[in-house]
Amino acid sequence: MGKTPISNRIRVLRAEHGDISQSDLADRIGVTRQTIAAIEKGKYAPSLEAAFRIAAVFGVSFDKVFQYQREADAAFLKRQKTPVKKDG
Amino acid sequence: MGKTPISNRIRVLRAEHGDISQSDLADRIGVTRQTIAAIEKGKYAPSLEAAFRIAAVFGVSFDKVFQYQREADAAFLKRQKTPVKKDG
DNA sequence: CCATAATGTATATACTACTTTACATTTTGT
DNA sequence: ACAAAATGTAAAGTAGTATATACATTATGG
Repeated sequence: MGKTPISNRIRVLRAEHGDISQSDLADRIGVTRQTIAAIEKGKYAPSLEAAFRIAAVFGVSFDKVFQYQREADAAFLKRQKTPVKKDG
Repeated sequence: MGKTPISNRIRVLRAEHGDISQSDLADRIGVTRQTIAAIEKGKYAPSLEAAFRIAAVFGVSFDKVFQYQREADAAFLKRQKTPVKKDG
């Protein structure tokens, strides 16, 4: 899909949780160090699975790690102005 | 990564929100009908971006749509028993 | 009943996440 | 200052997510 409108707080979470290194985090979630580096730098967004694993490692909810920038998602806003109402 | 330990409630959300079709949902989030079908059937997990867009279409929080089955993620559990403590 | 919409599924193709290897630069501790 | 750890980054290849086209089966409504 398009350029990612998703931000993350991985770097600060690493700092808060005993200064765990990119390498350590990578090992814990089962990816390489380069993958963590790329995600942190916003080169690309992680897979859903990797994303959930990261949140699990820190023991925090998903949204404490990843934030969807709806306003930054121009391609989406063009199609979708308001949510679909429950039974609307 | 491995076989997806992620479940979703897309089908029920489509039903609850005015019986929106796979096709409609696909158009709204900017993917094809086949992609929605594949995700619903668990053939593969969506990208983070597609996942966030789906939640946005229904106007619900992320976790109302996608659930991470930690216990079903054997490859992860093998590495990671407990979360990293905040400053531990 | 019949037409149309909705869904299931498959193949080939494209794009994106991730790996491996490798090396350079920066940070940290002593 | 120096060594070791941590981080940046790049190129080439693998794997997983999404597309386009196509056709079959299952609802749904008139």
